[in-house]
Amino acid sequence: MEQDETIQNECGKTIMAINDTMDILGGKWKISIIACLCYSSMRYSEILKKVRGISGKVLSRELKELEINGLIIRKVLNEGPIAVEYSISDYGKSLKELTLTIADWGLNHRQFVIKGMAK
Amino acid sequence: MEQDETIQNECGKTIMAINDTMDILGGKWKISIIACLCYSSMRYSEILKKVRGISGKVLSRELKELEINGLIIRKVLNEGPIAVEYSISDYGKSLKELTLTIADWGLNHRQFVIKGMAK
DNA sequence: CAGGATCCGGATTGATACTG
DNA sequence: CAGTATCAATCCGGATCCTG
Repeated sequence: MEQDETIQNECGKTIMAINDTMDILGGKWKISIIACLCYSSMRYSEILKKVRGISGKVLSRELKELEINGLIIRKVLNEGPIAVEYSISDYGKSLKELTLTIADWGLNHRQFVIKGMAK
Repeated sequence: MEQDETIQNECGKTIMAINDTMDILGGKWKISIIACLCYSSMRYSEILKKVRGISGKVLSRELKELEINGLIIRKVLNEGPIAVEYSISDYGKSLKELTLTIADWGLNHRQFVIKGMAK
C-alpha cells in the first residue's frame, strides 16, 4: 500500500509540473515559435512565414508572452523603417530538448500512421 | 548560404513534426491525462480527481479522442453499476519520455521562478 | 515593417440537470 | 458510476484597417 501511495504522489507531482510547463507553453503556437527561434534569430515577418497558419495578431501576442516569461529576446534593429529581431534567450534554450522530443514523436507518429498500424 | 538553407529546411520540418504531435496532444489536458495513465490504469472518476480542474464533459471528450488515436484503452469492467477502466496502450507508452521531459522542465522552471532569476 | 484596434462569427468551456 | 444534453458565457482566430 505504501508503494501505491508513493506512486500516486508521484503522479500528482508530475501533473502539477506538467501544468507549470503548460502555463508557459500552452496554446497552439508557442512551441513552434520557440523551436523556430532555436534554429536562428528571426524578424517578425520571417516567423510569420515559417510558422504556417498563424495570423499577425496572434503572433505578436504570443511573442509578447514569451518575452515576458524570459524565453525570447526582442531587439529593435532600426526605426523608420522599423525592424525587429527576435532571438532565443539562454533560458529559452533550456527548451530545445523538449522541442526536439516533441518533433521526434511527431516524425515517428507519421511513420506509424503511414504504416497503417494505428488501427 | 547552402548551410543556411539546410538550417531553414530543418526548421520547417521540425515545425511540421511539432504540428503532427500537437494535432494529437494539443489542448490543455491531454498530456496530463496520458502522464496520469502512464502511472497506472484508472477509473473515470479517479482521473477526474487527479487531473485537477478538468470538467466531466471535457474529460470524456478528451478520453474519446485519445482512444480513437490508439493512445489509451477503454475497458468496461461492469454494467449496472457501470465501471470503466482506462489504461495506456503500448503505443501510448511511447509518450512517456515526452511527458517526463515536460514535467522535468516544469520542475526546473518552478525553481527558476522561486530563485527570482526569471527577470 | 511591426504591430495595435476593432469587429465578428464560430469554437470551447463550465454548470447544471439528467440517464442507464 | 460514467457519461450525455443543454444553455450561457467566454475565448478565439481571421480579416480588415490604421499608425509611426
